[in-house]
Amino acid sequence: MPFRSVASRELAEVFSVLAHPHRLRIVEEIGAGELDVASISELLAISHSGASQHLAQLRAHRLVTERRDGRRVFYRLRNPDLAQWLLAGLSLLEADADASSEIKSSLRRARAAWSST
Amino acid sequence: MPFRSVASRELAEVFSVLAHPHRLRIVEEIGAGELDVASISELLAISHSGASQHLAQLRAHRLVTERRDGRRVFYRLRNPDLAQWLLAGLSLLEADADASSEIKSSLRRARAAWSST
DNA sequence: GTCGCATATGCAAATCTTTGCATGTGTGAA
DNA sequence: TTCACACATGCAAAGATTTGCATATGCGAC
Repeated sequence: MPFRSVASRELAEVFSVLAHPHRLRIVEEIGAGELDVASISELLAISHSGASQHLAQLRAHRLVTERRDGRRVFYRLRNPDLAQWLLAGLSLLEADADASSEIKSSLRRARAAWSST
Repeated sequence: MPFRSVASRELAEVFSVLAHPHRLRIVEEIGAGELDVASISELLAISHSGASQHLAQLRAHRLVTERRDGRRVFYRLRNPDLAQWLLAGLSLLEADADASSEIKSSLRRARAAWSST
């Protein structure tokens, strides 16, 4: 298999994992520090089962690592640079968005909030 | 809708578009300069129709722009920084891959090839 | 008419969400 | 300590939605 195909296939796989609002949000939130499953499901307003399944996907692709403490499991980024890279992606989006858009202001505020690492 | 949800939803949508090996490859290839549909389908070894459908998605999400010349249509990145950002993503992947992996060497070679803009 | 490209249709496959249950851990009472 | 129960999480299955791909058709440029 040509190396270009391998590279795009590998990168696309990671994009697939991140191509979900909840998983993306999880990555951003734990970028600032580890969180347990209950905190995550509460933050995103989703069921713990849902949070657990999204975390399972992030785990399967080695994007996060877990630390058990009693009956709670804390998750954090395996590579903290991932959060930085996502913020750069937000900047790109922000640059392309319509100037007067509601979305653009949300992007700006989210980037500011998640930058405070 | 909270700004954090809006931001993650918007970013996830872009990730969805990029979460396909062919579309990702298209973005990398036209990052170095505009290409027409025939060249793209030949480069990726896919049908014209397939290339056109993937390009339609990239167009719908404003990642690329088109320029018509006679009966050919040339595509290029709306924001050249996108290619740079993807290369940074490749670097992240490369850092996390197993040192002796065949994949890691493909990532390195692809990054080198696509960096020569 | 031919060529280059776009788009509609239909089908197979992957994905998301919800639900229910299993496992393992802490806690308090007897 | 042992027992019973609540809690945190993981896992699997079912149904609904989405996505990718191939085929066919349309449409403007030559």
